[in-house]
Amino acid sequence: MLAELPKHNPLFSKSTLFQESSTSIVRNKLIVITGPTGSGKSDLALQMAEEIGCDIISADSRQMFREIPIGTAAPTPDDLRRVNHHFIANLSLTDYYSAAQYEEDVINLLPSLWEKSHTQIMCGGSMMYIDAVTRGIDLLPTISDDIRQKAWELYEKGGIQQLRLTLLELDPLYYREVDLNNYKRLVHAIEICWQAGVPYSSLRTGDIKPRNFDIELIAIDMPRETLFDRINKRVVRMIDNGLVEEAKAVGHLRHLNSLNTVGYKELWPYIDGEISIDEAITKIARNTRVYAKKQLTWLKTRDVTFVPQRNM
RNA sequence: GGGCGAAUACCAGAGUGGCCAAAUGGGGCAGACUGUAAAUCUGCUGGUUUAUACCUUCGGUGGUUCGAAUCCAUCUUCGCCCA
Repeated sequence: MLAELPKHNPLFSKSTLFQESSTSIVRNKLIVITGPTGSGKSDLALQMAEEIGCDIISADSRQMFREIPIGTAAPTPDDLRRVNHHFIANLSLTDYYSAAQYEEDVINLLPSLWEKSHTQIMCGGSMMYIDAVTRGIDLLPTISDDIRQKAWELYEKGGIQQLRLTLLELDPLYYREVDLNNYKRLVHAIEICWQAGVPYSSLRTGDIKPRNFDIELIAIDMPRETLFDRINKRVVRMIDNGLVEEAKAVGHLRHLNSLNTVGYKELWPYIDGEISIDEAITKIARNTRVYAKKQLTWLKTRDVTFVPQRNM
């Protein structure tokens, strides 16, 4: 279903796809533009969205936070004027959000977008968010604040060993599968067991949810060398654009997970006078490259079509 | 010219006779991933397609020793100190 890209994809021509598909019973389609950070997803999405006449559904877990547009390379006000975006600057750093919430929000949003165009574009590099929409996430209970806190305290007081013991008791099945060194997974599993009153493993299906629309994943093909070069340059540009000031403005929230983000976490030591700006820049660039690599790894097991980079 | 100190794998840096292919950290590479995911976690990182195995490594050379990254001599380079 991904093979015949060249002819009908607006990526390659101002095609007639839109007219064709709006005539009658054609299925709706979600084109997901993904790939590593810095590969030019956003530009491609803007062009395609303008050609198609659709919105852009952002799938970026950090561009959602309105306080940090520079470091997350969020769409500019100009971009936002060109095409209507969703899930950009819609949250505050202090808000709670999740991939499951994203799944729900997107699925609820889509019907109104289909009315405007039978092809919609999703664009972003948060792979888990993309999976949430394209494959679905198991229905799990929402964790209450006090259970969340209780689980966290379990870890803080008893360490990972305590988490292991607790999980072994609550869900021996999942205990055998999880990465016992990954405290986040352990905490989460325990939370769910407590909240649901049943073992987490009994709720895990791993099923891929059927969607009533077609999905096509595309990513921009780019030699890693080129990608890394773009990333390195982008970091410098971000600094020039005021990333340090942006970070300083939210520095008091640095303990939040939303700020456990490449581009900010490396800046705290600089802001605190512990390292030079050059060191910070080097680290940001490096961690961005590592992030890009992780995205590429994730994509290896997904059905993605790599398309050549478009000339801008 | 004289005195002292240092030279270890991609980098930094432990190791001062056998348990050393050599700690640890960084970097690099690879991977996992279903509710904060730009998060969190894992493996590999001298060579031999596998290895509880073999080979080649700890500035160079030559020694001592059953055995040396570790001891001795000497050379080279770097650093500091006295001239």
